[in-house]
Amino acid sequence: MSYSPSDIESKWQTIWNEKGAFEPLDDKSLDKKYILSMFPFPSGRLHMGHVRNYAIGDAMARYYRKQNYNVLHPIGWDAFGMPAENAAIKHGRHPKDWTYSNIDYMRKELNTLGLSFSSKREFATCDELYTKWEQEFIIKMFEEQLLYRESTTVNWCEDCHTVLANEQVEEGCCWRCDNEVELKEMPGYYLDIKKYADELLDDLKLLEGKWPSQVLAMQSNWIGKSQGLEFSFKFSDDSKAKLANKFEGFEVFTTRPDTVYGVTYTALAPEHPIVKALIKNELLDADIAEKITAMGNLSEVERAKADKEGYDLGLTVIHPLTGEETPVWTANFVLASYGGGAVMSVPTHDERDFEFATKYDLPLKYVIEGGEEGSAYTGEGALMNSAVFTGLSNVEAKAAIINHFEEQHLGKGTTNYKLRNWGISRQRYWGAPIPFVHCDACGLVAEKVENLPIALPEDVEITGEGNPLENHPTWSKCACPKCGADATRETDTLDTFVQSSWYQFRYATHPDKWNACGIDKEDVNYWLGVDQYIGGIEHAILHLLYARFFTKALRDLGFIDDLKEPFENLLTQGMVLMDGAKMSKSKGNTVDPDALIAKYGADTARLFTLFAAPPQKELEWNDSAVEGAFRFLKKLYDRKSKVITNSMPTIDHASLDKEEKLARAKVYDALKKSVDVYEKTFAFNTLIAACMEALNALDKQNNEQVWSEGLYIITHLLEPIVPHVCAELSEELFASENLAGKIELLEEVFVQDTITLGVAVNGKRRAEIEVDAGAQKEDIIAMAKESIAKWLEDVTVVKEIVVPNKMVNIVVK
RNA sequence: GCGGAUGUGGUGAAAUUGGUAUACACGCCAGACUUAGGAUCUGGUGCUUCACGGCGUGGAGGUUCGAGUCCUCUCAUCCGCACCA
Repeated sequence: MSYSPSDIESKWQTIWNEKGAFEPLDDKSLDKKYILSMFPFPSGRLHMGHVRNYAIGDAMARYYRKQNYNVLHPIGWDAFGMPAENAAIKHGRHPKDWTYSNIDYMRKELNTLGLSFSSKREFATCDELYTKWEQEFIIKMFEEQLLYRESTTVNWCEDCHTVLANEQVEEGCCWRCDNEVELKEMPGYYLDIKKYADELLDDLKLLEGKWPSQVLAMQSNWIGKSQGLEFSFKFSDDSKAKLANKFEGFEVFTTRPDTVYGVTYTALAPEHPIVKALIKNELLDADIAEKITAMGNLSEVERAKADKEGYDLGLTVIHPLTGEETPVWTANFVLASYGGGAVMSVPTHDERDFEFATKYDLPLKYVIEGGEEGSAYTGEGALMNSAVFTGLSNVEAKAAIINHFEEQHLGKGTTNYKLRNWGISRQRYWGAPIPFVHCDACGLVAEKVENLPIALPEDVEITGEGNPLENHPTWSKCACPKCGADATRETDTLDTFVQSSWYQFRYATHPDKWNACGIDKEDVNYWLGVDQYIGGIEHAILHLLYARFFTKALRDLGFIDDLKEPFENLLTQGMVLMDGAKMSKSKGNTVDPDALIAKYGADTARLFTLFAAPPQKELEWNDSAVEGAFRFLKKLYDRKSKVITNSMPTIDHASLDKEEKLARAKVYDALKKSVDVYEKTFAFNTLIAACMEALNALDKQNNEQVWSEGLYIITHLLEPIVPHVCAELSEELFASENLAGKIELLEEVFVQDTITLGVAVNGKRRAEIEVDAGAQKEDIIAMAKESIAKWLEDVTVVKEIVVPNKMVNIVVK
């Protein structure tokens, strides 16, 4: 019978499902592997990116299962989020209904791929049982002051009608819909991720060599730690009076305390309270006040693009060291959200300050040697014009000046981070409700844990206008958990990244315990860290930083025991491209996995995605190459007619002819390679190539035993990649015996009678010789010389190098 | 600007880590079987030259008997961050 993937695949999928073949065992004494591919958003259909992601993870899971590891390989659904609501607006379907029916469809799609997921551990993050425990964590975080509510300027996406975290703003636009983000002042809930900034940064070291260096670098830059000096400028008496004695001065942060003697002005962000006070009390010209307000209202992108702009505020401050009076400006490039929104300006040693000072004709004072007049010098050098510090190298001066500030109680050495706290409020319906209550008497009160989950109301109308939770007639009305008075429920819901920050612990928790607890410590102790995490590079910052933070926070809250990092090893898979561009519906360059499977079968889809490129690289789609993958499987299946024994034969290697020996060597080459590929490099493309070579070599001989052994090993090696066809062949030919445990490597097959050596003259390959395996060096050299006689005329041989089993190099003059 | 990568045939990509560059596959060319084939099989295929040969891993140097691999410089492309004081 010829290769019929649809028959084979449905047969095996049924067998696996009936057996529950992929459930992890409860025995914690077993060696374990936790293989996790990032869970999908249930958008409705799988795309090729999913196929690739899950083919990679499945190959690893099946490999380790075969090595007798206890393998946890779960799948679930990242099920909250905006698309469900958009679908509701567009098609009038309830988000819950839409989400769960998408999940049902996609679960079937995953099943047709033959992925070895544990089905008992599957959940959707919109399950109320998941929400329940998440709300408990949120309340605990509030109690431990890790979560707070605050009104600040936030990123607002008008299209999505919601607030975005800083990480979710890409080039000033919404990460999801690409709409330009506006700034808006509103209250919201924040997680104090900055409390963990140092730990998040330091622990990146633990991941070196295990995570892609690019991801580590991105996280490190995002945290953006910098050390410097914080000190305050006091207003002159005149200025203080002008501000009605409401302000003494303001704090600045600098990483260049060594240039403090070069300060010729200071600059405040347009949103700085002092600037606001000046405007409010009409202490600035009306037109200037208007321009400053306009500067402050620009979005971050617009501001980044704008030329430097600023205005003299008519105030002066006293330099803490020199006593000089310097002017205070406001400038559009000073960020309100960093370092207190105020800077000391040293135009001679900072490019930005220089540009600004040049534009507004502000004075320059050089304090570090080495620069040229008329430009900013940011390099190293000795200090000048810096009182007692003159002459010190600027590197030494940094410490000395910080020291001086501290001794005089004028300021202190301090650390700043670019990282900002994580805003988790979303003004949406389809999310986990934030479990707090607003009470007139008690203020903000956490819901009682026994009342959890605070579930979403189902009788809502999704129109896209406003927040359905707010519009609901009764849902937000409740009793204050503390005093019992009438109170109002919070209508914001949690950012969906909260759900994906702890799902790795939920999978690890035995499903029998899911009602009793959110996370089971012992289960987590056994299964975590995730031995291999696989997902897209697009989550390099957002998800991976949040999940790392959550791990540390849950540990400190006592929900898990000491665990530093959730994801021990990370593989970031490349994108799937078509004609050099990312596959997307809008470009119309997608390949539908269902159609692909219908035409060629899941094994071909899996084989192609793993063969065409190493997993870390981008994968260029190629229909002909898919055809090629199919041809290989067909050929493999067809060769079952060559097998006569029904188990691993014992072969007398010495009695074989050359082609038979070569075939065996190729088969065992592939076996040898497989360990490295499955455990270290994940270069499945090279393992598949090695199996193709082995099959090609088998085709060149006709020894039945060699054929049996060859297919025994090849189907063993390829089973994690193309499980259905290998299961079928293994069952038919070897009673599936070759799919359990390891196959021993036989070194004898690598021993050859004769060896082909390249012969080079001065490193340049000129000929090839075949020598006996045990040939003496002198004989080899003699043969080599003979083979290249024509290059040896009229020259002197100065050196003869024999590289065992490889080549001979004759050096001549 | 800062940070991280990547440059190898017509294409996707290999190279046991300093030892015969281009494995494997796609494509292409030729042939076989065919009434026919976008099916299957066999052979060929880095560039250049009639040939001997010459040249070849982005480019230029260097180390070495020997470099895709190590070192220095340089160019190009991709990704991330981006006025963070």
